Amino acid sequence: MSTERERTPSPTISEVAEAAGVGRATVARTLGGYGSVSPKTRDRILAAAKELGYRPNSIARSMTTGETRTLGVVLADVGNPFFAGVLRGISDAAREAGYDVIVLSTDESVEQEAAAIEVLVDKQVDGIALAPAAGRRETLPHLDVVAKRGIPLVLLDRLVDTVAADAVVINNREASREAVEALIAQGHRRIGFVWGPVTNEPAADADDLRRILDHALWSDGERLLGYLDALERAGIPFDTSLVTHVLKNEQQATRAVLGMLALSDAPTAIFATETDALTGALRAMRQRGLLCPEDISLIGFDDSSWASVMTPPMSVVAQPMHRLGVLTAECLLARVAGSDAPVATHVLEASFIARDSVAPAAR
Amino acid sequence: MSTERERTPSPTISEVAEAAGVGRATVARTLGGYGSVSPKTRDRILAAAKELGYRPNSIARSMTTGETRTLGVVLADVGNPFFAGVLRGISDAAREAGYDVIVLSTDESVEQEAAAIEVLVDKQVDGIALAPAAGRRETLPHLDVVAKRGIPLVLLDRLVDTVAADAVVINNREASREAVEALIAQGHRRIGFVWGPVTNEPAADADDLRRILDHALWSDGERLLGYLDALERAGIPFDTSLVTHVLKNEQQATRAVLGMLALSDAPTAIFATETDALTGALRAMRQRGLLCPEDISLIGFDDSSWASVMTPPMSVVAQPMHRLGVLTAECLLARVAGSDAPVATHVLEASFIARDSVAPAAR
DNA sequence: CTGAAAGCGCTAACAA
DNA sequence: TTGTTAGCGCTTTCAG
Repeated sequence: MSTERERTPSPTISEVAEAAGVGRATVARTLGGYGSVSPKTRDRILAAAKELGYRPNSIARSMTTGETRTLGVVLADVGNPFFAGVLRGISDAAREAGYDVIVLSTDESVEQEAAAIEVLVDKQVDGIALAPAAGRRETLPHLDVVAKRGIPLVLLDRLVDTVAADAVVINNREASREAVEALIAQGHRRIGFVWGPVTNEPAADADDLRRILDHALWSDGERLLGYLDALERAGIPFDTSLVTHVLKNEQQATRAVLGMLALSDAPTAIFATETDALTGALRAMRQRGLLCPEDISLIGFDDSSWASVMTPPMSVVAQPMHRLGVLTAECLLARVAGSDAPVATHVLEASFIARDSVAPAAR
Repeated sequence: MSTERERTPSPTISEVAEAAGVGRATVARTLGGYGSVSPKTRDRILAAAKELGYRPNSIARSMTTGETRTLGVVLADVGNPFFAGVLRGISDAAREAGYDVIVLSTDESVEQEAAAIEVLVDKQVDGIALAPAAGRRETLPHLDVVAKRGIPLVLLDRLVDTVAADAVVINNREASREAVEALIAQGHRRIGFVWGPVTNEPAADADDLRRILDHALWSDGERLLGYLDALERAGIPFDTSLVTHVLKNEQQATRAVLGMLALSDAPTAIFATETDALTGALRAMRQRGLLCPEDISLIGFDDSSWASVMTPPMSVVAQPMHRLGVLTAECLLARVAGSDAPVATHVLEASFIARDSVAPAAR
């Protein structure tokens, strides 16, 4: 933990200027591609720069220009396939425009989100894409700095209506409704929902649940609303015992589904709104020796190559993850470039992919 | 694309100094936590700083200190679950130490890798973690700059022996050998391998193949070596037609496995060294109406919750992705902190998880 | 078309 | 213990 690494420092603009026998400013103009320089000196400078292996010092540049050509991305978990896919999209679009990306994970914690934002503001990123941590839909005070500093912000995947910023989201509610309707169309009336809001006191009825969801900030909340919509349209009574209320990890999902399965009036179908919820349900069914779709029909969220090679292939609501990322970045970059278009919410469509995990309900 | 955003500029150290009625340096010392300051003025400065909402300008700091507290990570694809998992590990360890992470994907292209490295060097990251693009094991000239500039470098997942840098890898060869031996133990002698090297002229024999692999830089290459080892130990002749030689995407894997299945002496088991290879194999089997493990035994690479809820649950070689990332970051951060320990290669163990996708070979 | 010079906000060496 | 000062490398007026 001690000795110095030898660092051959990168040549500076002054050295290039000296080598080319001109002033610093002329070099800056040439290399920066602005102002005008006579072809002769231009060539001389270019030659000298190449000779010395000159590379502009981006930090010094940022210092004077105030821009870092870096975007910040804050999301729940980079390791999660959904966010990883979105990040890839953001990253691709950013790179295209000559920007790089700093990523921070929050694990759905508001504290970590605040810390992440602070880091990004301090690092002076040119723009921030934020997938807000799940939780209550209250003002996010840590975003005040972002606004005050005039840093462009785009909300990703989750909408916070108290924040006046562009947003890019999925039509979670409608897509979920469609999925549940596909179940209902096959005669299912007892449909389990994984995952509902984490709570000790499950909602008493649909209206109560709607009230809870109204204050939540949360993709699954929208999906639950879609579920409720489908039920309502079909005139199917809402049963609170068919909605999970536990911490969101696969084990809990398994346990919750096991609980539903033990009900005297057990569900004949399950709608799982995340991959973990689906695999948890599958695990529970396996434990009880139940088959899909013979015993229970299943619909999941987020497509993957696994879903389509399962036995049976799983019907899912597929989100355009990459596209979501690309659009987010484009939106953000437009603001960074100075766009003053009115704040807008872009809604991308998730698509229901029907495969073989849904069968008619047994009478 | 025009009007200015109002940016309330962050207060500078001078403003704090003025507000507190002291010199700039005193403020710097107080806020920077070095040198010594009298408790009195210290409090006054802290109060003023808080009052003004002072935040140090990290760019200006980097300008003088030469460090950015940022790490660069270059990998094939952030959207890939394996790399996403590794990135999460790197990110966690980096954050712990007060560092942030810039990620760049290369899609296994050497050109993109070179471009990524250039970007990171220009951005003056304090260290770089690189999962080299698959390809020929030749010197990577774009790494010269990194060495010349004395930027710490850690190789990740793939070993390049021409580069003198720390490395963190998996025991691919041994883990694969074990997996294949598990197949052999069940009486399998015709074992398909997905994925081998992309080539038009498949190797004539095992030695030829070894020679090819010797020049390749590629995790699957090590895995293929492990396969060869297992075959050799068991005295099973190597058959080139059981190794795929196509582009690495799921469709190609499907096609290649379809080809193997059409062989008069078709494989009774398949070892798939990536998730895409496994799902491709499953898809091919499904198309031919073949069942796992009754007709074909299967072993995949990389665990996921999907693998364990499949019918049947898939046996896999599981890599400690998160740990791999953490160790990489720790290793890199130690160098950044100035460690001059001898260059080392850390080998993490992948573990074989036996589930139900392997059955005894039919006689 | 070109050069000189100021200054971005901070750190660090030196004086007081 | 404090303040003064000199840069870090670049961009950007402003003269020439």
